[in-house]
Amino acid sequence: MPTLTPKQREIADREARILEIARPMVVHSGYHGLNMDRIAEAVKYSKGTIYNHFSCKEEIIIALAIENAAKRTELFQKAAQFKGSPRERIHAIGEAAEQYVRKSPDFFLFEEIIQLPSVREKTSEKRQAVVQGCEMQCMSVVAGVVRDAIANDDLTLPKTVSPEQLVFGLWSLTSGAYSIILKSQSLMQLGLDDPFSIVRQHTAIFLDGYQWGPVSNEFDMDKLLKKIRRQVFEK
Amino acid sequence: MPTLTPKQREIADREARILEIARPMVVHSGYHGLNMDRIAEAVKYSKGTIYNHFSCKEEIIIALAIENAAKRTELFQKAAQFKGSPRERIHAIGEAAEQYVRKSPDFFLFEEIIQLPSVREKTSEKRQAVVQGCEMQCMSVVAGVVRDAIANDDLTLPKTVSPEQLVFGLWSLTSGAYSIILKSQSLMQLGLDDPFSIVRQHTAIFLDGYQWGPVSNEFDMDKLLKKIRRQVFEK
DNA sequence: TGAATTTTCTGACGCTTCGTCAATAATTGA
DNA sequence: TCAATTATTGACGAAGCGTCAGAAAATTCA
Repeated sequence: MPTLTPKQREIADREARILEIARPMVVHSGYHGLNMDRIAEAVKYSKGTIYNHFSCKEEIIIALAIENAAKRTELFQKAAQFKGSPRERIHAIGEAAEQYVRKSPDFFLFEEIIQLPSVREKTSEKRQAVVQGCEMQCMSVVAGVVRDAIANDDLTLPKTVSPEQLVFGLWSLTSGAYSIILKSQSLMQLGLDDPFSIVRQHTAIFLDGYQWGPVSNEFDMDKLLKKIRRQVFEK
Repeated sequence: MPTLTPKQREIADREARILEIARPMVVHSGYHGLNMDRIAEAVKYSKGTIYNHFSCKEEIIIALAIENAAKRTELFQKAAQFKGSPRERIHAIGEAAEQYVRKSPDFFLFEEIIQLPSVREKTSEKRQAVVQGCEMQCMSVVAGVVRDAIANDDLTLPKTVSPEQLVFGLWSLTSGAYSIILKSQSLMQLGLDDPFSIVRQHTAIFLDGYQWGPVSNEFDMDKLLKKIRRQVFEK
């Protein structure tokens, strides 16, 4: 029964507000920027009430990480449904990853924090499992497209490489690039003015390295990109 | 004049000891695991003395990050001197990066922390410049090898791609992979038993994508790796 | 409706930690 | 040797975390 009493509504709303208030604190100063007293003040409830929602700071942080991860997973799944060849679908997922990181550049920060031993020790296993579940779903969505490509004869993997391993490569390349872009803009300026377009290019080069057809120079990347944006990211 | 009075010696030694004691604290619990009182207790000097060395926690963390970055830069430079073709030298640098991250898996954690706005605000510009200098040196070492390859005709870059941009790709691919390996071992276990060898393979595939000769199947990677390890990383 | 029970809320409190600074001790140099 | 400089100390104020006994509000039930 999804009908809530007014009180239950209030509680649910408040939880959302707590997270909303907490997010920028973490973005600015990491774990130690999250201030329970200031949250209490901002939501206009006492600290004890905040602790009724989240048993410690760490739980707030992992809840925020889950918000991020869930949104990202959703985008990936949507992108994988792009109507086109497997290679095109990979590029659609790449576009999802890019859109996502542009919108939520704090993604990696939260991931980093929740992996700290001291944080893991204090977060519930339930929430940890949710985070891992999102990661696994992303992985398997992409691996599914790889398998489609193999079935299609667009791609033949070397005997030593599994679909998951190829995904690991794509994942490294893109998430590594985004981390660098977000962390050292200064460095980026030296010669890399549109870093995201370089990431797209490198994704294509990587797939070319695997000889995943149709190879880069056999299709028009710009046109594909526009189509992806129209089909997947507008409504 | 590098001769130091006994007192100056003592002070320099103490600074090293402070960092040694601080490092595992950060590794375990990030910024907030660093405890000035515990450091004071461990080095057997008062807290005030610790603050004569470092004006705040943040300065200790960035000093640790600098220790890391300097060691890494040194390894890169050494590896770039490998006697062989440019492509082989890239693989030598890749090996340096791998060795380094295996030995100091905390590298990325420190990088992440020192990039937080709240931390940057409190660290000296001097130390920030040192960190950036190390990064730039690593970048330019690798870019130098790329230029050698171009001069050699082993590599022809597409018109839209600069040497730095290619380096950015290699850097993304490897550092992204290492981050993933370190952060989600659990996930890695599903199908990826020797992740570092996959990273090496992906580096090769990426270079193949750029048609950087000699291409993967024209040389024996295992043999090269052994040679690199013998020549660069043993003494 | 109103009393009894359960749930929710509160904020002062104990505890930990940061960074300071006046007082003290050690070192240096003439 | 002793004055000047430099280094060290630790108690202290301020800030933040998480707790819990008691107050308030919501819910149940007669």
